[in-house]
Amino acid sequence: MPLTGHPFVTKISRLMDMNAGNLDSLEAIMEREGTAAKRHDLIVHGAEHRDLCFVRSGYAIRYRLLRNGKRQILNVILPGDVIGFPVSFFDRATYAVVAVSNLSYSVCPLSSYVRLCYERPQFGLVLTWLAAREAAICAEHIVNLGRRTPIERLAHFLLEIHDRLLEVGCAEQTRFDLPFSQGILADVLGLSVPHLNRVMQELRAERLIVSTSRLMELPDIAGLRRLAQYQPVDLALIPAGPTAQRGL
Amino acid sequence: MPLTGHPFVTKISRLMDMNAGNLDSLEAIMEREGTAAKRHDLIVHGAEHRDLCFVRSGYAIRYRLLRNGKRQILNVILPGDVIGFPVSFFDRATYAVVAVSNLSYSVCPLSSYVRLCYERPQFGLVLTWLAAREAAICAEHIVNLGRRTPIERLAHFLLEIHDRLLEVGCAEQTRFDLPFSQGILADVLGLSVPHLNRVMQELRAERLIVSTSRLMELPDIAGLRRLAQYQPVDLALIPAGPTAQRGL
DNA sequence: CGCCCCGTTGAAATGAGTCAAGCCTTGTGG
DNA sequence: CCACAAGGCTTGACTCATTTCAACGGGGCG
Repeated sequence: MPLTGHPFVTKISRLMDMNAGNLDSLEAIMEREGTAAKRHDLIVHGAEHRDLCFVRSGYAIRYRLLRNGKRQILNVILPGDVIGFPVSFFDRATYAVVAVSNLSYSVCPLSSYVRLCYERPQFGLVLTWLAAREAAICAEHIVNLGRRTPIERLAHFLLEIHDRLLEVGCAEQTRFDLPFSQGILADVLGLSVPHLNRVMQELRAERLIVSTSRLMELPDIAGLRRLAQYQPVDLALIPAGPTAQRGL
Repeated sequence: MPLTGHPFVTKISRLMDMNAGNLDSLEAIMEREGTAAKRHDLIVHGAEHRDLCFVRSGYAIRYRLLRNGKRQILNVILPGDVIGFPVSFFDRATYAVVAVSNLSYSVCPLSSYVRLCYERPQFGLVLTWLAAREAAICAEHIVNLGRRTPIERLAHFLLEIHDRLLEVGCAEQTRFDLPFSQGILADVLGLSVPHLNRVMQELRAERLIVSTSRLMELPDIAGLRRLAQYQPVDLALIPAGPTAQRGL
């Protein structure tokens, strides 16, 4: 299956020249296409995992379960994200991943990707750049959980998802598909379900969000940003290397 | 100044063969050595930054200030860490970095490192691997802030620092230098200073830590791990590439 | 010598979690 | 096609962990 239009390609096209040669090399290492149904476990905590899964469509969550039964969601996985990062870089998975909607993805073994990096170092750099982006998102979550009030947290999270979906062409200007139950949102934001519910009502009352089952609408993005102290992240470009001159 | 014994080299030696050739190439791109006094700002929020600073010795913190005056510390920077990650990959710094002890480091421009990645792709892969490690640490912080109790948070954080220092040979088996004020610890863990103080007293009362000003001793690491549900992270090795065969 | 930072303690206020119940929707199997 | 089950959403009352505010003491540094 061709990678044209794959959200991962959309994403890295901002960072490197995805010409025919590069696209072909990437396509060549893909081992197979896969799908997973809602609620299907993609990675189980403690298992070995050595594949990179490039999500075509659908949503998933990375999470950790604690002894006392509490769950913390580390990150949500959107189209264009790589499920194996950073799990595949460890001996054993340090957390779990489960699909929250039906999901489709392309798979390649980590070792193949690494081989590709030796041949075309740009792919290694792109991965580093994506990792930097990931780190920035992660940092925002830390600020969220540590020092923002619940209502700011929720606002910030919605803006983040919206921006990430826009980046891969999976959202409209003021609305997007949000198939997360309140249980999931609560576990992302470190809140209890009842409290999250009340906080959502506050946002609705302030006319900052309009939500109907799976559809989330943001009629006042500027207001939300002010509330959440949200600042969009702008990845810098990868400095040009010899590859560019060699025309690879 | 030679890089021999540099904690960053110690760290990446687990991941790649730091033979004379690789060591020399790395040394060649270093632009200068630097030092910073305690309390010196290394990166200011919103400024441009395009350098990688490889910390030789000393401690620093990455943090974010909110409108209401609250501060969240995103991560602490220890010997062997790279100050420019991920800040240098963005147009403008999304957070600030300040030294909390006297600090010494080696500097190279990001563009030089990228050039090195084109010549020797292993350096790019190492950066990706380190980013994966960073992401895992970040994920733990999220679990900490979102779902662990204050005493578990503190225990987890101390174990993390201890392990990270051990990795670069900067800690003893059961003790290490911890030059963080309670104000800093509180802002790492998302707590208020008075509460952090009481939580520390709890840990002391349980005989899980012994601390005198800057020295932190962990007499019962197994107990601490049990309390914090701490699991050490094991980075997998980078799959071998053609470079190995070419003997670079 | 005095100042400032840091650690410590106490008391009061409050935000958020827990528990519990009811309702609505969705999906499923008879 | 209907009935039931299960999951998700919403609400209320209660509890308590944590923050806030305030004050004091010690110690290092200028």
